Order: sequence, then structure tokens, then C-alpha cells
Amino acid sequence: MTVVTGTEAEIVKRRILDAAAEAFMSQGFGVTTIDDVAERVGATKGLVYYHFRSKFDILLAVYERGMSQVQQQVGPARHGAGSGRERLIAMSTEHVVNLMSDLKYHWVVHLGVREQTSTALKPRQRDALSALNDLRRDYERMFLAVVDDGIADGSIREVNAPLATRTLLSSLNAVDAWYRPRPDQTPEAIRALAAEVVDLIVGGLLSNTRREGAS
Amino acid sequence: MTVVTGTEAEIVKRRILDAAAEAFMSQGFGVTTIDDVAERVGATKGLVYYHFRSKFDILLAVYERGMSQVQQQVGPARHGAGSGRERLIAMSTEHVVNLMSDLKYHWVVHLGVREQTSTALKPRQRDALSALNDLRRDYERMFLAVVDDGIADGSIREVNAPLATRTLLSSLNAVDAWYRPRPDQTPEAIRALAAEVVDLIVGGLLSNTRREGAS
DNA sequence: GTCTATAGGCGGATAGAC
DNA sequence: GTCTATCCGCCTATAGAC
Repeated sequence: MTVVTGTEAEIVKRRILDAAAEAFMSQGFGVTTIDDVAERVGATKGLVYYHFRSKFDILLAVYERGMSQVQQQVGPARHGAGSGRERLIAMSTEHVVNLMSDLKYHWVVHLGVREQTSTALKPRQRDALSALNDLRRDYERMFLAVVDDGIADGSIREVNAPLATRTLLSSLNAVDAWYRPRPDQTPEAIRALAAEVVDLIVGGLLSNTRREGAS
Repeated sequence: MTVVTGTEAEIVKRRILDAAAEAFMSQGFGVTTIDDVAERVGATKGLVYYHFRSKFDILLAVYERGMSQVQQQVGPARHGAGSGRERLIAMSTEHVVNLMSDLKYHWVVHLGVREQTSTALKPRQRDALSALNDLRRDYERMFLAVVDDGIADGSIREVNAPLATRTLLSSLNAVDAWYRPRPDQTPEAIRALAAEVVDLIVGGLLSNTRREGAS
């Protein structure tokens, strides 16, 4: 049923989204113009408005793609075999790998949309936005469930789980404040760095923390 | 907490800064108009432009005030008596208390300025911005020095100190992604919440982390 | 499909009234 | 000092050529 709709149109749309996400990340949504986006694509406004109805619709499309990517990459790690702690670390690592691999989309998901509730939205846009926000809430609940698992099985210490989950996720997301990709960086190097960062965030800094040989 | 010194003009300027920081945080710098700011102050554009030369100068002034506040609040904790770990926790707690108490200024310091390197800056503005960025670097170095101290005295585990410091600071800053002040919240309640969050970030989540009775 | 041209409006900044 | 009025440029969005 899913005919391979890798049509010309979709390829162009994707290039526009990439360019837009990049511009939003480097300058902010508000100050980015459609001309900026078109220039990055190597085309003019006309092309952009042929494929998207408005600037805000582009933002929504970037948000949608970003959420879909991270969900696909992190979701499977939820149902691994290990303790809550091990699954939480696996999910967190996938999350950060995704962030690093897809930085500009992540940035929009993380920050870009919050800014925009001010503009009067059309009903179509409002619905799309609230659907995406629901996805995001579900995503956070997935982490909360695993934190709860870990507390229950003793692999995570007895913390305020909702607060700890919010803190964890915001800390993971905050990696986008300083990480910038390097052209020569292999996927393995990205994964190693992500694992190191997750170890710092989940494992903490204190000297009497044991990270090996749980139980 | 600031004593009510200052001329009429400074009081007005301060009210404009408060309004601007609030608007920048809730909508983003790019989409905030001077009319938005003026409306929050209960005045019109004319007032704002009498006290500030441009929208970007307002952003710089917010940034400056934010940096000055956090430096004042956190700086003293650097030279406490305890181990590196204890001083790091003290500094981190003050940082988060400041964030929670002065959320809108913190938000601008954290995110608002990065967006704006695109607009052509006047030399005066470029100098002011780079001076503020230097302050920020110094602030981060202060944390790095204490992390080094902690590793040296054995109270912090042997991590990659620059990476750990960046991760720590970005995690602390990320609290602004979810924390929102409540009208009835006392300073003591804020401090308690900040301490809990810092314990989660510095102490980690794992069950075999010991946070009491170090050394 | 993608471009050029342009409409239409908004917003930063200024001038001058009070 | 603060407001009103206005200029001017830029940017979203659309119309229509090719």
C-alpha cells in the first residue's frame, strides 16, 4: 500500500526542511526569513511557497520529522531485557546519539516551537501542533515508566521520579547547547561521546559512585 | 532584593528590562516587538526608545544584568572551605536558585543572545557583546577549576573535566526548560527544590550512589 | 514546478507635539 | 519624559510569467 513515494516533490520538500531547520537553529525562527531558507536551498521563495503554505507550516513539518526520528531510534530500547537502570541508559544513549546525528531537527523540537504560540494559529495548525505536543508528552512518559521500573527493581535510587525524569530529559536535551558536529566524526565516535555524556548525566560526578557491577 | 536606590530613569529602565526579558522568554527575541514590550510596561514605544537606542541594546542590557546577578550570587560559594565536591554542589545550588528566582533574565543569558549574531552589529554593540561573552567564559572556567579541585582531592570521580563541566552547566541551565515560578513559593521552598535538582544532576540516579558521608 | 514581480502589512526607528 | 504620528524598509504571501 505504501507506494514508494520518494517522489521528486518529497525530495525537494526534504531539502527545504533541512535548510529551514539549519536556519532556525543558527538564527532563531523569528528572524529567519523565507529568503534565507530559499537561499540555502539554492532557489527562490517561489519554490518554498509552492511546497509549503506558510513559514509556520515549515516549522511544524520540522518538528514532526524530528519527533518521528527520535521516537523511532529510542523506542525499541525501551523493551530491552535489562534492569530499569540499563534500559534507561540505553534509551538515554540513543536519545543523545539521535540529537548529535540530527542536531538541527532536535534543536527545533527542543526549543523552536515553544516560541510560537503567540501568533494566531489557524485551526489546522493548532491541531497539528497539539498532536505533536501529545507525542512529546508520550515520549516523556516512556522515560518516566522506565525510571519507575528502575526504582522498583532497585537499580535506580529512590528519587522523586517525575522530577528526576524531567531533570534527566532536560539534561540530555541540553547537550545541543554545546555539541557541534565535526565533519570527520564517525558514527562510532558519536556513539562513544554520547555514552560518555550519558554516563556523566545518569551516573553523576561524585567519587563514590559505582557504575560497574550493579546489583 | 536590590535596595531601591536609583533615579527615576533607572527605575523606568529596570521596568522596561523586566518587561522585555519576560517577552523574550515567552515569545523569543525575534518575534517580540517593541510594542509588545511597551504594552507590558503600560506605555508606548516612545518611552522605550527614549531609554534605549534599539531593540538589540535592550537584549544586551538584559544579558548584562543577568550575568551580573548570577556572578554575584554564585561567586562567593567558590571560596568555601569544603572539598571540591562540596563547593561544586554549593555553587550549583546557588546557580539554580538564581535561575529560579530570576528566570527571565537567566533565560536570555542562556539562549537569547546566541540567536542574534546574524544582524549586522554596530561596533559599540559588538564590543559589549564580546565583553559579556568573556564574562560568561570566565564563569564557566570558575566551575571547571572547582571540578579540577574535586578530582584532585578525590571527592569527584576521575572524569574528563572540561566535558563534565560543560555537561554539568548545561544541565543546570536546562532547568529553565521546565521550571516555572509559583506565586506562593517561598525562598526556602525554591532553595529546597534547587538542592533536590542539584542532587539529581551532580549525584546521578544510580542506586549505588552514596551521597552522604563522603571522604 | 520554479521563477519574477509585487501586494500588503507590520515593525523598528525617528520627529515633533505636549 | 512620554506620547502621537509617520517614515521607510523588510518580509510574508500571492499572482502570474515561463
